[in-house]
Amino acid sequence: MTIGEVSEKFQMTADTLRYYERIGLIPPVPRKKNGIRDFDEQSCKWVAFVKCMRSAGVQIEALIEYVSLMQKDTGIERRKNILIEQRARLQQQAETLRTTIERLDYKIEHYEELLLKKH
Amino acid sequence: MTIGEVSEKFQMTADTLRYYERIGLIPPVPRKKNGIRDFDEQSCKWVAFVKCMRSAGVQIEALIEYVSLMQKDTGIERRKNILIEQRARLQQQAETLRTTIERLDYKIEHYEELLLKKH
DNA sequence: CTATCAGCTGAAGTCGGCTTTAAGTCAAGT
DNA sequence: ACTTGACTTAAAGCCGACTTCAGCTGATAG
Repeated sequence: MTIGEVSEKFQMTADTLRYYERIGLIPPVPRKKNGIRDFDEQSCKWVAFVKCMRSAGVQIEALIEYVSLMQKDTGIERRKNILIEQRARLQQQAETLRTTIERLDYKIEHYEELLLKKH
Repeated sequence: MTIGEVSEKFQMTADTLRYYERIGLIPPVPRKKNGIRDFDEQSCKWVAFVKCMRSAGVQIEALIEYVSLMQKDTGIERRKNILIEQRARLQQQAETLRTTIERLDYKIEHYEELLLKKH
């Protein structure tokens, strides 16, 4: 797949994909002889993974470390720990969201009553 | 309460509190004769509210608008809509978090198996 | 009396995460 | 031949949300 197709598929610009590869957020993408990126299954999976993680707010730094360990095919323990660490962060964030949404619910309800009475 | 006490209480710097007031993220804080901020119940509630919203990622812009409507004691309908809008954004984010955490769970499990076999 | 905390404005600095620009080259498809 | 879309690096630009600084004054506590 060309970078254009991948960018279409995942709804992100080609620039972003190149940027991700450049900073090591995804491993180097295989190329055709002419140097043009030829995303295979593997690369697409990485893109999907990174997109998912980033959308949830996982830090780029952590992902870069993870990806680099994957390439060196080393640090399984460390890799697992990175994932656990990030999961904990996301769980914390989910909890924060939960309480905030509750708070909003409460306030919205209040406005609903207010608007009913007004009439 | 002085700004120092409030900053202590909510674990945010005095600078940030002043910044919040300056940009209208919290309504003007009452002052003593000498001009020193004297946070009352009301002001503290605002701080708590904004802190909560911000920690969940509600945009400053939306909060500023909300706060300004509160002060003018107007736009109840609009106020409610702001809250509903932001709630929807947070719910979307919560959903994103949920799927990402699931994905991490899956990967972590995989590492666990791997580490077991290794031994 | 001095240290500490408070106040002010306004601007500059920082950081993360892109996004764009410059200034090209290269190759496949019509 | 021409268009399209790919490629390169390095640097600059942008945005949001703080954070800090500069350069003061003024009040309170020990």
